Amino acid sequence: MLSKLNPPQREAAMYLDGPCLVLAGAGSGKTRVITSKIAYMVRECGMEARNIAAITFTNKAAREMEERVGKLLEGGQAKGLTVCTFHALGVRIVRQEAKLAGLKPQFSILDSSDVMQIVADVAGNKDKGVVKAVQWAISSWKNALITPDEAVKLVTDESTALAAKLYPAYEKTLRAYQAVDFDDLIALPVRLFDEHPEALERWQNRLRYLLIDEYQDTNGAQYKLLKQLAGVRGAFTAVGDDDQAIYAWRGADVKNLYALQTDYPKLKLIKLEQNYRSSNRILNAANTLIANNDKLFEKKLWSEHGMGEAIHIVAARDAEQEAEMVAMKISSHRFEHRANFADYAILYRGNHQARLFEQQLRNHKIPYVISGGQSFFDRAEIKDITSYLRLMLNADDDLAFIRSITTPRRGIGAATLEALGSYAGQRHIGLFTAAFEEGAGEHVASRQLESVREFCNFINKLEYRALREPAAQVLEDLLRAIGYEAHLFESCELREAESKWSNVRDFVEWLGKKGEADGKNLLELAQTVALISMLNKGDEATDAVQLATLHASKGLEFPHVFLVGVEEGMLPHQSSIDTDTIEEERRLMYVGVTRAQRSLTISYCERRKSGKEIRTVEPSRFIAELGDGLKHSGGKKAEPVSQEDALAKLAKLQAMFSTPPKT
DNA sequence: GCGTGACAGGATTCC
DNA sequence: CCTGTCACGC
Repeated sequence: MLSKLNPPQREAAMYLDGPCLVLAGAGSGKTRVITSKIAYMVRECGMEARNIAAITFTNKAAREMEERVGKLLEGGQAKGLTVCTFHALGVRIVRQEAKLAGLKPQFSILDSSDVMQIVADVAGNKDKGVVKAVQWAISSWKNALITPDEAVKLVTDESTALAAKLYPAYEKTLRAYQAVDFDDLIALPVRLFDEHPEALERWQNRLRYLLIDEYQDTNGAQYKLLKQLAGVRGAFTAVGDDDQAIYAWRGADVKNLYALQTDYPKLKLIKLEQNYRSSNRILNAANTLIANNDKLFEKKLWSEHGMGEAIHIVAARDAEQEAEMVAMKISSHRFEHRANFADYAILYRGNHQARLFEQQLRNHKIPYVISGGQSFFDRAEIKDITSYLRLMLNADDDLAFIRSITTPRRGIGAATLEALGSYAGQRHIGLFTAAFEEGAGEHVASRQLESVREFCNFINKLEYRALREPAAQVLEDLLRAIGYEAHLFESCELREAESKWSNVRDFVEWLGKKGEADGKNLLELAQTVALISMLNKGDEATDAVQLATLHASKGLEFPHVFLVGVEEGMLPHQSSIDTDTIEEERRLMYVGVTRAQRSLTISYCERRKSGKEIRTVEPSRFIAELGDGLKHSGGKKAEPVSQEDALAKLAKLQAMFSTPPKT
């Protein structure tokens, strides 16, 4: 179990005498260390799996880790092991301790669009810029565990002043809805543990050893939660890489990495610098690039692999040509090297960049999948369905009420809801409750009120059945009753509707199976749905080029990587240039570069559309920072990349390989 | 007055 | 892809 580890990895896996920080460079086998350590604790040290928790930042990472631990442990050994995201752990704590947190156990979890809506409501202002600024300020305060009272003292400018003024009203609204936002999932447990030591003790007893992945991405609240749970013994291992800290914008603070040393003077520091992923050419470029950042921990990646291929830098005329070129390069490279489509990844800064590449890949008949991006549960069609579940579970959830009563349309619109809302507001009750009160008739026209009540009765009946009948059956009936399939096909293009409907089918099937497996009814399932991942039914089974944002690519690796749109203004992003946060952008570039195993192609456009005008853009400063060992091509002078030439070359190659490449 | 669908234009990054 | 605006029908 430990024999496959190198000396520092083994040391990290076996060290249990106190708090431990593993500085794990990209591709240095950190997941292997965490999973081996869990196996070591269970198999060699007699610890019970149920007393160990491994915390990750993404569901994907949690799933992967669970899978890999499963392989190292036998039969029932892994039973009760906690492998989840910080937020999922938070949900568990708040749900179990709901009473202490002043919530009912069926509280709703709001996503960012719900939150924006509430902020807009309490602000009485729909201006997106204002709403975003307020939401951001409140979120940062929550991430730093700052209460509304304290926030007032921290006002720095107009926008934070407004945020501080609205913060109490925002919190009040959440409580009225019996709802929490994402930040609450961390902040509430922390406050709860502060105020109720006996609850903290319960959880310390349950989770006696913690392993934290991607520690550089923790925010203040998460770090505090870790400190609380780990207690004075400091029973934890944190694994992280300060060079891959790319989430400062959502409250993460690399300083938490350094703070460990002062907060735990006995902290054991272990560095993993041997890379098992990339060629030395790629590692050298990555090292050279990241040396431009100020750092506290020095780290230099090396590997036993050879130098490998040169890194290609390619200039494209514009974004269309860039996408076309990448598609062609993948096509021909795949023939030449008899590789799989899945060996290629296209990485970019922003989601919207994917579109052109999708188009071109389709043109070239290259299969692709977009990983990351929106989570399954953020998709409109899934949110439509879950809003019904949320409402059944929690009649105070006005946002779920509004979404479900208006999707599909049933003749109730903004005006009716506003009228009902103003009455509910006066009475300090939820919309659902308000609809059944006599007084509502004074605000809402009787015809509209009738349809609102009809809707509420429908929900009540459904809830009654949801408690008694199998989940899948109730869901099927719900979909039929609201005519959701027809709604999709009426409101979307055929292809889009088909894909959405198939997502809904997947969702129903998954929930039904889960209900049977866990013996839970629909409402019990709905409670956990918001944070569970059901992705990856078979994405590894299909051979397809991977498209991902740089953020979503963290933790992944690919034989051949195309890093696209590497221009000033894109990477580094313009807003980061404006706010002087270039270092994080450089780390983003670093993450991209270190995803590559064998070949790396970096491309940029010479011109890019922005609005109506076409502007000339500069290649990113980061390209120059990669050092030498780069091979420039493309552009006007070097190597013509006309479509005809490339297609001719491709045709020739295809003729040479009369047999299709192995898959 | 209210509810709905069509269309264009602008887009950081995500639990 | 999501939002804001506009025109249309009840």
